[in-house]
Amino acid sequence: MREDGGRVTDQAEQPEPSVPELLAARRAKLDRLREQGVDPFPHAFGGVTPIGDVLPVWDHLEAGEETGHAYRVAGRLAARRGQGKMAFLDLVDRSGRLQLQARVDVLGEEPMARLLELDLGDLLGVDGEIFRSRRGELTLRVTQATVLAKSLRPPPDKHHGLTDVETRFRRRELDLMANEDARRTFITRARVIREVRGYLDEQGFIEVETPILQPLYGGALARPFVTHHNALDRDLYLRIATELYLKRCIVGGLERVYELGKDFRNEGISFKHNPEFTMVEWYEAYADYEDAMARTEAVVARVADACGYDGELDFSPPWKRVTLRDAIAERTGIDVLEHRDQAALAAAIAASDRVDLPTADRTWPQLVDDLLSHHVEPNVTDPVFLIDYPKELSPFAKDHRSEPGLVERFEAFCSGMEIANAFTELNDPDEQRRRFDAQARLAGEGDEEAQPYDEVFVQALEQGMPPTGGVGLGIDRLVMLMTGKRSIREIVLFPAMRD
RNA sequence: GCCCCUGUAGCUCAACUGGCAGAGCAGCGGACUCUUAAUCCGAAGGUUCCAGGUUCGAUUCCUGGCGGGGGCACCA
Repeated sequence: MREDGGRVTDQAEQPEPSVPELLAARRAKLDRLREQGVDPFPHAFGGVTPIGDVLPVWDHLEAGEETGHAYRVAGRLAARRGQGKMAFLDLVDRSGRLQLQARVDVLGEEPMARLLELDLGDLLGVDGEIFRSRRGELTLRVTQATVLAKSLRPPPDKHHGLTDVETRFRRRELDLMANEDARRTFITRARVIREVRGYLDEQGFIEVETPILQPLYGGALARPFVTHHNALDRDLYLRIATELYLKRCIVGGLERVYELGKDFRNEGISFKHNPEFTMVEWYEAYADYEDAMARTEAVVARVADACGYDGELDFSPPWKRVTLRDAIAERTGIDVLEHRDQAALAAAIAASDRVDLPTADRTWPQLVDDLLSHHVEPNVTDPVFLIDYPKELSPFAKDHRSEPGLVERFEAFCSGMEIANAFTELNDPDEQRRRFDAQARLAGEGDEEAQPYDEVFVQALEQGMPPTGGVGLGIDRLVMLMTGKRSIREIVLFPAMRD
């Protein structure tokens, strides 16, 4: 379905049918239903049993065996076999697929004809009795069929489904309709979110909602989306993180808070990046990053268990803990803390035959991050905590209690991806001011990801924030791990696409 | 932003070295009371993403554009 310039048509444009004969046939049937006095779009259909609830009850039924047991089911017509005095049809709902049997001697001539005239893709409600066919298929013998909604466009191929990735992502409804795996993926996604909430709720965390439209963005190193408030005549930013507001909740005494929702980052799209993505952040008073690690392990293990994860990865606690310094040294032979300035580290990288990275125009912390992302991150399989990061990359993390120049921070990696980022939170307001000053200098030097100075946040810290451990856990990436999907587009219902 | 791959019927895919664009499913007409990718008979269905170029002739080769995928860069 393409128009001028190869652009894909969308709903907003004139719906000029590219397959007039296919659409006309469906519209003709719609008209016929109305002529017969049948409402093709009734308002409701009560008392439906999910197909998934029907199937297991009759596992024991022998081929050819009747039950006399009546059910009412509803779903989309997915297949049809036979056109004569008896036909089999497949009905699909969210929970499964059930074969229907339509017999003229049960239904009568006219209802039979109406049922057989339905198109694949039509929504259908059915009453009937369950039995097992001679060939062994659990089947509902239709006694009454009700059109619930006429489908005016052809569904994807009944056997091959829909594989074209562009259509799958742009027209997710077709993907969900055609591919059971897609339906399962998003059911798993909901399960992941439910378990994360369940864990935090049970542990006494309070779910809060903080602004998505923010006068200042902060809490992460990223470029924001900018929007405009007309009445206030000022620009606002879509949040890149919930961090600073959540810490203000901790200052206020809520003690354990979390927020699960969308963040927005104005950066590239890749198999693991979507411009809007879902993150849960939680903050816990009187805790540090060790406590945060324990919670991260616990919640991910719980999610894996609830999802019935049976892949290669081992999520069971405790996860390995490796300092960032050791992880880089193990992979590259370079001790970043032995080369504590840009020139020394650049020289060490140049001298190494295991590392091939450009060092010009890269700061020391950027080089550390390059070593991490090129030589450590891609090689991680089972989940691991990399701990104790250089201060320069972590403007909200508290200085390490024993290692000068480092902060108490961890990132959790799994399957080549970062899934969580956490600190013992910086709660010294004067030190926070110095970190903002440093960020302001970086911004002055053109760093577009530097943090803007947030005076309101610093004043909140001046009120006194208890020692606090905070975690940000990427929900999309967690869902990728649980479903084994390699692209974030598979686990975001409507991923960002060009248009 | 750069590099590589890619775009054919509603869907899934063919089309040799440049030589009349095909099949299955779906849809349409017909047969069929145990099929399950139902089967059988018949007819139909195309701006080969778009615009140029080369050529007697372009789905095929070239250039540009648009869309998609992968990679790099950036990031979580």
